[in-house]
Amino acid sequence: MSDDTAHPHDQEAVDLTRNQSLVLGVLQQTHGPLSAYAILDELRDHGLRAPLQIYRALDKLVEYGRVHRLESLNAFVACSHPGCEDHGTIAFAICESCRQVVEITDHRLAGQLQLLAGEAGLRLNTSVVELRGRCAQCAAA
Amino acid sequence: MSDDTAHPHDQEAVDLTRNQSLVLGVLQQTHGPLSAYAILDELRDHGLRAPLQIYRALDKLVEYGRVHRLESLNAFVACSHPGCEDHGTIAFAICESCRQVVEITDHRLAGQLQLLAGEAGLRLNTSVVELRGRCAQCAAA
DNA sequence: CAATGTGATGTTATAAGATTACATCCTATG
DNA sequence: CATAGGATGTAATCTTATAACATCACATTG
Ligand SMILES: [Zn+2]
Ligand SMILES: [Zn+2]
Ligand SMILES: [Zn+2]
Ligand SMILES: [Zn+2]
Repeated sequence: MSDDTAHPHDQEAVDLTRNQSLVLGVLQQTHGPLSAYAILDELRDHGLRAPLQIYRALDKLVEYGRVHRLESLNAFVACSHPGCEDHGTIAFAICESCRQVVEITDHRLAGQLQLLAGEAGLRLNTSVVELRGRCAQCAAA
Repeated sequence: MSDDTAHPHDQEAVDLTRNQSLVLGVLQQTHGPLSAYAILDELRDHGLRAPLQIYRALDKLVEYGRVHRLESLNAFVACSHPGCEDHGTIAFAICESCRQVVEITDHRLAGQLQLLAGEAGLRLNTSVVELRGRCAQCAAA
């Protein structure tokens, strides 16, 4: 491969396409979970019109580890520590009142889940851990 | 209340309505997760026609602890240990190949999740733990 | 350059999951 | 009987996600 084509974001893991950048940008600016359709609404000005354009971008972003899907919300959030490869096991703390989301990685939890999966006869692939409750601010109010 | 109307399932915690019994019956016979619409298809012969009839029954069954919702599948399973009140924290082991589901309760996990929630500033309400992978049978095949 | 392959995109339609709104029915209980 | 609450039936609608198909951009190769 010749090196005459510049790669402006080479320090990042993967070059994103235009649509992927737009979708990630919206999620990063929002600081919270958004549904695919909510993302679409934010991007109509930029020419995106169909849900599939959003879902395709989200699929790739999730694959690259830049975005996570929250199963219990049918929504997506930007990863809190981009560039971090250590996404073996992630948990999310979700405030049901203000929708704030905190991303957690914990190696003891990872081990615990591996153990439980093994006891259940499951060869673990991925795990979904979503903690739901009220954040400190909302609990105080 | 007069006792002229027999209640054949009085030993169970809560009397179920007709629709609730039908929905629970389908889930128990299936030995696996079903979507609300799949349940509906099984119950058209019994006169149920609208999704809402299923969702209302499911809401109550989940409230009573007789059924659990699997967030990552948008589906529902009958509880593996009916009558057990100890449903503080449940995890599910889900085979992505054959859709077999194993229900797990583990007090160490419960403590771990409480701890993580606290560290994230979350007053925990409910937790979603769904382990995804391949079961022993599918891994062998 | 032409031919070709691959991945991203655009567009429409449709499937799948869930809820809102409103009318009705049943059954205590006074 | 009157009536209030819970359960039900029905239609319409909303949200979330995917299928199918045509096209475009770009790199490889002959
Ligand atoms: Zn992350
Ligand atoms: Zn909050
Ligand atoms: Zn259970
Ligand atoms: Zn299996």
